[in-house]
Amino acid sequence: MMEKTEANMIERKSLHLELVERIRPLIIDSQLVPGRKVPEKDLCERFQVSRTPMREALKVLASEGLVRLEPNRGAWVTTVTTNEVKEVFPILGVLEALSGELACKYITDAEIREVRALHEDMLQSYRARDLAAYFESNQKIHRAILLAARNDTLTKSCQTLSARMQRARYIANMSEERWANAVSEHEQIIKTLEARDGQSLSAVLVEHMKNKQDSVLRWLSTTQTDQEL
Amino acid sequence: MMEKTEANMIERKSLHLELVERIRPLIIDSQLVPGRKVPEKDLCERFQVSRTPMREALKVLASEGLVRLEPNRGAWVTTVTTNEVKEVFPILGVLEALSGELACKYITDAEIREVRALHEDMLQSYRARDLAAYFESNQKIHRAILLAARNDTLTKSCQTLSARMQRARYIANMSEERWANAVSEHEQIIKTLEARDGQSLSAVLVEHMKNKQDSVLRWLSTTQTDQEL
DNA sequence: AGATGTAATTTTGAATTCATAATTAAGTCA
DNA sequence: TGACTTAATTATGAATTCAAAATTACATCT
Repeated sequence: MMEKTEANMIERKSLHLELVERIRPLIIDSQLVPGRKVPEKDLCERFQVSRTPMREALKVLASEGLVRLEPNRGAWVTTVTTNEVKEVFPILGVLEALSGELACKYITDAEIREVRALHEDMLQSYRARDLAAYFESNQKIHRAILLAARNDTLTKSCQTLSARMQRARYIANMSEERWANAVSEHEQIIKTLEARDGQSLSAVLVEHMKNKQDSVLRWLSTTQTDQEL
Repeated sequence: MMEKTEANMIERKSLHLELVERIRPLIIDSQLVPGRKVPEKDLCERFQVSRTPMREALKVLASEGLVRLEPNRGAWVTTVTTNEVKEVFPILGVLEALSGELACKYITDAEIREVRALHEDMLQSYRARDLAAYFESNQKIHRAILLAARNDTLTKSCQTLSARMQRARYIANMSEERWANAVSEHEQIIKTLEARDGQSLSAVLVEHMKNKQDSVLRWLSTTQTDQEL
């Protein structure tokens, strides 16, 4: 019997979208180096596609802010600048606040338990000082809350903006103090979520984001002198 | 003497971006009809370009949610569905709230006077029952506040989401009562802005957006039975 | 007529080609 | 040596081409 649910629909992707989804993570974890040229030819060879769909993909990535197109000079991987950080984090703050508010309304008890489990995983990683694992659980928690908000547009907006801030190197530079604080903020997040206290969760998420911004800005100031964009 | 300010920089646009910016308004004011196929060939002839840059442009417009690409079946102008309205307006609410907050911080006295002037224009149009002119002033006010927030990313995010909600027909269907209320909300907006009361402005903008959502939903329910995304 | 199958046509997706712009390399002269 | 030209090379942008898919038109059969 043929069901008509979305889950059963045959999903066919266009080549350019496939490329967008393959190249985006390369940018997010800095395999494509910020500030450097996007090696169009190499990528075409790597993925065995012609330049047409690759260039279409780059145009989409440009509209997401992950690459910058310079007319007649090609595509460049964008860098994270202090200015951009100051612009994007406050936006992410209010968007996550909204997601928290909505999540408290719509999240199921089962989902809350899942988030709690992710939280415990995260604590585990924190105690083991396993930054990569910590970061992954962290991401999953934020994503779970976002999904619980039942708003695909919100999910997409957050993820697009997050991607720009999420160049991998950052996490490797979180101070021990900031890390401890982040964990305690997450305690608040899980508590207010379990209490379904949307107001408080919003407030915690905004504060959490503000601290994250400061942490990133601190790191940026110690490493590089903004080069471009 | 050659200055290096951004204002003086020669702006060269790629063809696909030019097309994005030309086609976007066609979608926003429904010259390209929601739910119908994007006439790729016609548009190519109209703008005298080949299919390559046109198709690049459509990919970008798809990532903005203005068209939907169906593999092997081409591009379709998206329709505004109740589900989408319920998703997007709350996001716009918090984003505009943020813009109000920031605007109160950064707006200059001269800019406030400009917004006041736009507000007076808008009242003028309201009294004359000139919906088109009213709508234009209205847009300009929201845009002025957004610009005063000094956050390009925020501006872009708002405009992208607004575009999806702004199919022209809507405005033609605002009730007299809703219109009156919208005007009085705008009185509050200009007052709180002049007082630089970020908190209050935020609140008013959220409320304003909520009412706008209801108005659009009411209109949607009277006209069409949702066909498709 | 209505359903089903097949051929012709059109549209789409993506590779290829080609003109132009940018970059690099080589040459010239102070 | 180093600044400035000019030529060769490469990369980019966009038109064109071509294969595959979808749509339409037509024919056949019940």
